[in-house]
Amino acid sequence: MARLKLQSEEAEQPDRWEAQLRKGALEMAALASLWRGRLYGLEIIRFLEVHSQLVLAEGTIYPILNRLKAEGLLTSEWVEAVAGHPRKYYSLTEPGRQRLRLMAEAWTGFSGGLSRLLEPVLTEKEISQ
Amino acid sequence: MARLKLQSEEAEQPDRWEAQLRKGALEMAALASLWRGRLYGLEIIRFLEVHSQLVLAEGTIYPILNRLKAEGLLTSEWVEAVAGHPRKYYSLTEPGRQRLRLMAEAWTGFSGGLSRLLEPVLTEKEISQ
DNA sequence: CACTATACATTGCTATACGAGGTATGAAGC
DNA sequence: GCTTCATACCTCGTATAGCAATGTATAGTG
Repeated sequence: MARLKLQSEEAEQPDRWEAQLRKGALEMAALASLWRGRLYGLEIIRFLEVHSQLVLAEGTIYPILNRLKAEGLLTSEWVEAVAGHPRKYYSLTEPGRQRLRLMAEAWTGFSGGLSRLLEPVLTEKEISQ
Repeated sequence: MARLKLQSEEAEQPDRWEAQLRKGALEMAALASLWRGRLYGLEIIRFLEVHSQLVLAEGTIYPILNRLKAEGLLTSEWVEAVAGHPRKYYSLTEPGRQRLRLMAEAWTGFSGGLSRLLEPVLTEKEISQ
């Protein structure tokens, strides 16, 4: 089974809004994780955990991968593992690469806008403008 | 009335994923818009449109403001306008300021992680590590 | 033959953005 | 004094999406 974490001890609202920040960015992150080459499901989760700040559950990544695959942005292939359960490796298609480039640009703009907005908060000064 | 925009002419999927990027960040943006002083509903929309890249509908901002108010992060007061409809001005409370600082820090971390992830895409090189 | 680890998959719940439509106030035109 | 228009606030319904929980399959270990 795995996955238990804090079920309902107390932590419940504390990081509610923080979770919202990640919403929507995960598709892009999933695509980005495949930029340098193919990875399988759980490997993508670990990759994102190491290379960014994203910790996603299995119930999150698989629907995303299926969605992206349905859109033709990536392909998958079963590969026999040396040991254990066979793995389903995902790779970016050319449309996938192209889309990711667009997303990355949009992200830059979006991120820049928000950062500008938050600058005075982080520096405790007046709005930049 | 107002508000008509493209109802269903054709544009419908084109920027579907782009919209997702904004999800969850809007609460933070709303709080941030009030950092330097009080603003009323529609004014917040205009403020965000100018100072960031966010264009939100009225049906989006009012529920957010009510939510934040219910959490005690901001207060509101009706103010008679010199002309026209009275305005409901929103102001950050101290807890609101504190929360916004936390959010801004979380945003910095989150944003940094994603940017690192997207760097190779934007520069068309290998993953930075 | 349990037991455990790894990996993929699905269902159900909840939160959220937002389009569409509505109400209230007051100013300007006729 | 109506009608019209502009400004401002509010709310319902829907679609989407993350994710906890749960299940199944494969194969190595004692």
